[in-house]
Amino acid sequence: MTQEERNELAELLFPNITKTREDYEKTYPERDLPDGAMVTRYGPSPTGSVHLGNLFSAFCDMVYAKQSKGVFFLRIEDTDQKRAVEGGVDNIIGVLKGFDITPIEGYSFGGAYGPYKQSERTEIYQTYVKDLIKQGLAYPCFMTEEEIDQIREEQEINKTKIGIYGMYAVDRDLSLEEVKEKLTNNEEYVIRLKSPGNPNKQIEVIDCIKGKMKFPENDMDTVLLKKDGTPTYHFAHAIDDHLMHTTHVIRGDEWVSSLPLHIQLFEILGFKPPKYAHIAPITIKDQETGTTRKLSKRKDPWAGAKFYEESGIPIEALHLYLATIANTNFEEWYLNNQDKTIDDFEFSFDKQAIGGTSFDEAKLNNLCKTYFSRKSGEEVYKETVTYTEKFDKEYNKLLKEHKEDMIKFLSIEKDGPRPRKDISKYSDVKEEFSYAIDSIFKEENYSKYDGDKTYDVELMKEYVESVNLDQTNEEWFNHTKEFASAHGYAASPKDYKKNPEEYKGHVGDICEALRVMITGRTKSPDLFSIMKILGKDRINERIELYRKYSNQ
RNA sequence: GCCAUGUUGGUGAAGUGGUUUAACACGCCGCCCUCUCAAGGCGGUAUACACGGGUUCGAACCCCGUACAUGGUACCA
Repeated sequence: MTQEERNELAELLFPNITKTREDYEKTYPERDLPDGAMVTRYGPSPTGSVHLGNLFSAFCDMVYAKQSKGVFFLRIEDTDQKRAVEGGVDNIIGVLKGFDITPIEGYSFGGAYGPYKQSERTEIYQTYVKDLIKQGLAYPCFMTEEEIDQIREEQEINKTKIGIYGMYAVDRDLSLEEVKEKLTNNEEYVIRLKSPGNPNKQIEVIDCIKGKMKFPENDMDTVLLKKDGTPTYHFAHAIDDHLMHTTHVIRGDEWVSSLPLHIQLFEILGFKPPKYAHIAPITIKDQETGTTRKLSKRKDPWAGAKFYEESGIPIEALHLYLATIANTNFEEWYLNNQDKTIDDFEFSFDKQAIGGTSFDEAKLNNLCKTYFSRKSGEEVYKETVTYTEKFDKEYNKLLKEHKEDMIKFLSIEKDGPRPRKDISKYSDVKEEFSYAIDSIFKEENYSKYDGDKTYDVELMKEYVESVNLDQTNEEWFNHTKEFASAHGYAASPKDYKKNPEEYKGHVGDICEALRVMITGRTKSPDLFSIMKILGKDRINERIELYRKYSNQ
């Protein structure tokens, strides 16, 4: 085709496109940002639910933009209508906000580089395609699905690369007359790239995370515009990230294999390519098969973003976890800098894992416990109230009614240098502190304690009578020892171990009996602290409850 | 099939040619502390560099091959 013919073809295909590339280049000028500022973006498709991997990717986007004083924006990639779910976009935005991973620009956040929804940018994409057609770098392709399938079969038999390229790209050199004829026959078409690549040549790409990578040049005539005139991901990526001036494309590494295409696209469009950072997927070892696979929402509860919200895992703890898998040196840094926060850490791409990052539930759990242990009882109370407001209304009511007590219970052994690590999520509070609220402490609590011992109610009644709750912890324990000796128990476990036949037991057994009757469990935070909060009347009520339970 | 990337103890991982007899964290075990548990302190644990060649005075690190895993190979993203 001659230049005139190409111009005619472009007009024929896109008569309604009147703007030019230059118009858009002017509309979206270079951003005015400090040196080294990164512009990152999170580009979800509106499928509704959000995966941990999505969260991780968005977290990285945010962190790198933030620390370089750049921009983190949100772009909705909804070029495939089939994937769209009603309310999906709102859900994504809600989840991002809920997890405190918030873009500062983009769809629903405003900004000068919009629209930030790809379905609203069709005209832009078509303008650039029209230009490509004029340059002879793109062409309409009329192949049907059946024809393409046939080619694939042929390629499979010949064991060659599968796809539309070179000799298989039959519509590549259609004459203007042929195109016109097909058009008048109302044949459907897509716009394909007329790839100038030579697969025998290698290109070298430097990925910020993966380092140097070599690929053959792209020679696939990839679809740029689908039958309905909307762009494919690849084309939209090139146009959008150029016009929005993205400096760093941080995305999942399922994209590395299309890198040659993307680089080529930027080249023929005359754009400066962004830097790429391909992050490893979050994987897990499958219990059944023993193989490593991506986290799956069906099999792994941790995969969905909802899980964290519903089970009450603190956002900050999740951020900590995402930070530890984002940069391999974060964990150690955080351990050595207990007074610092994530914002003080300098993230860098070369500390980012190259291979798949395995999801480590135990580590998350530990992080959560550490998080809670550093919070005061009052803070834990407040956050738990907020959590239960949404997920456990009944308990929420009780928490509010017993505010003072709850805060006291949650504060036990919190002030020292070694705070307790009882809970790892908000939903643990109810069970872990079941003894705190009388109305939900029932006989059943005792059956949860599955020891086979029965404790002496009368002895405990006598003991409680003798206790002075105004004493200090030390005074109390001394008293308990005396009480133990007076009733045939050893004052210390060591004495008991030496001569077990001389005693009924030791002071620990007294405490155990008391602990079980009061809390319904054999383990608890400091017993005397609990007793002080409860007071003698309530302690006696518990003992009576235990009497009923144990038929004494 | 083709293309790409990855493979370090039970788990997550540090490590980019020579103080590596391979960190650290989680887990597990033991001891100490101790009324229980948690926490904390101390110690231990695992015969960990996928395999085979090569380059080098020297390789977990560089090159080649094999195996396995993952991803892509869509008018999905």
